[in-house]
Amino acid sequence: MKSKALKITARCPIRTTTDLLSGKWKLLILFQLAPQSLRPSELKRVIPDISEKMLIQELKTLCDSGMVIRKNFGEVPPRVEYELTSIGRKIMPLIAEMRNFAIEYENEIISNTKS
Amino acid sequence: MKSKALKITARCPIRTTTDLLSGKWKLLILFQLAPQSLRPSELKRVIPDISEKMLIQELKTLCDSGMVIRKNFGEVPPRVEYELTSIGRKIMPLIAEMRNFAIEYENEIISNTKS
DNA sequence: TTTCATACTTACCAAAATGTTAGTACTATA
DNA sequence: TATAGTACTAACATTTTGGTAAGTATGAAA
Repeated sequence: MKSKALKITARCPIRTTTDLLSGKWKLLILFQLAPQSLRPSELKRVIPDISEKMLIQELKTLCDSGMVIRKNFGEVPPRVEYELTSIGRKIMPLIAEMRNFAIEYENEIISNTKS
Repeated sequence: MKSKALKITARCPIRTTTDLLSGKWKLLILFQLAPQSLRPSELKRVIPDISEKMLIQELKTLCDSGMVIRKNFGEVPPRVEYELTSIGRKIMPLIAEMRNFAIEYENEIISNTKS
């Protein structure tokens, strides 16, 4: 039991990814942006329980980490759109796995409840 | 833009999974338990920066959610072991995806830094 | 007999995450 | 002229999370 190589200390991929996606909202936002770019007001509509502050705050950190781009149309009243970048699009397999796991988990729970 | 079916409100797979795995430590613990069952003291050794309280607390919630089993050997001084359940083992593809994403993300960052 | 190790529990505290409310500037619409 | 919509920002409050430090019971080793 001296698995030195497996020791988790500083930079490990699990932490890199959780740092990028942590919090209540980032994955939901990314998921909504996958099929098409959306304006903040449209995102608010499809994620009704997010507060405006959190929406904009999380969009900003997603921009900062390179997952999303903000497109400003320079119009008035203001019009902007948020769009996934190429790396942003690369969390989709991860989301697919999360969905997959959720389904397996719920099946397991149901079959345990029955017995 | 009336994607009613995609609206995220109550129970959605992304939330199911993040709820189960949320927090700083759960994924790291599950990852360490994948190759073999471990005693708390061994887990502490491979995840040095976790506090004892968090380790035990998270092990308990992982047990409660059915991801992990606690085996008590009934010895004194106390000896217990934590082991993944069958659903617990099913987060491994998810962790693999996280690792995969982390690598792609870091590559992207490097290539953007160079240009 | 003091110390160590085990697997915990408890009380308390600090920091981080999230939420609430109000306000900005501008225009279009009622 | 009042109201609503847009994309924000800022101040503040609350909730959640994580960390520290101490204590418990037991027996074995020094």
